Amino acid sequence: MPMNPEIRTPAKAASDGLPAPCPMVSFVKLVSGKWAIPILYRLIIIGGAVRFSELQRAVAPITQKELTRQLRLFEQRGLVSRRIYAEVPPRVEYSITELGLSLRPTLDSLAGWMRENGMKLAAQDHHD
Amino acid sequence: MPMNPEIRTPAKAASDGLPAPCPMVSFVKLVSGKWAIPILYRLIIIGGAVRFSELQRAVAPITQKELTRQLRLFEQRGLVSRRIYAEVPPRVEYSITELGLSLRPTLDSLAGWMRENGMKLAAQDHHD
DNA sequence: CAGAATCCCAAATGATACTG
DNA sequence: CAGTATCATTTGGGATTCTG
Repeated sequence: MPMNPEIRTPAKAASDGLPAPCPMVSFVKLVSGKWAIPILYRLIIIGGAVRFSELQRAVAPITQKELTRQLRLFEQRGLVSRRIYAEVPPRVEYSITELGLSLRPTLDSLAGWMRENGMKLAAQDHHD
Repeated sequence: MPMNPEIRTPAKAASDGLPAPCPMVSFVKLVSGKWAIPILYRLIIIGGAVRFSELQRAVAPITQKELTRQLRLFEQRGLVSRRIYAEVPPRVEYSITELGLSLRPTLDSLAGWMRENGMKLAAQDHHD
């Protein structure tokens, strides 16, 4: 039998030194944030390289700051790669990495649950 | 081939009236929040009814306010049920619903990706 | 063009005290 | 026990301006 996916709360994990957070929590942290999924998924769909401004239009109306910040985070985590061309005007292209691409089935599975069960969820959101 | 899971940015979705957000975004919103997964998953593991204070100890160090708020949200969405006993001292028990339970495979899948690929992720978090 | 730097506001969360 | 109420702090994110 599959071992129990031990849950680890952000709690200090008192006795041992390491935080060793719950994988699910880590995952959610990875893809939370208002624009994380839209950016990531757009890059996954595109597959190849996209320029910064193209991407910004694609996931509009994101601000430049947020797009930059989120791309940097993904880059740090190895989900997205960044290619700078020494040209003028400057040109920077982003693309999904293999690691990033490996997220697709999982993301599709999330979406799958939502499509199957989303309508059963009451009080979705009352954003205004 | 499977049809493309159309992405819907929070953008106005100009032409049609409805927001019809991307399912993945909806999903993430559902389980984001610092304590959402710890609470939900603990309830899933327990399976049966738990008292408020037990649950609080289980997902410590959550504050009372946060636990209450998150439980209310889950209850509104039909993922968790709340049972009040007219006793003194008061007793309230929470348990996962069938709908909530149906999340388990998906959550396990998230955790699965994380376990398989988590170590490949650089710069996890530098929370301090 | 692709950003960095600032300023600002709203939402999320924590701490603490109080109550039926 | 199981909350509610209030206050304070932190974080997320948008708007705007500046620059190589």
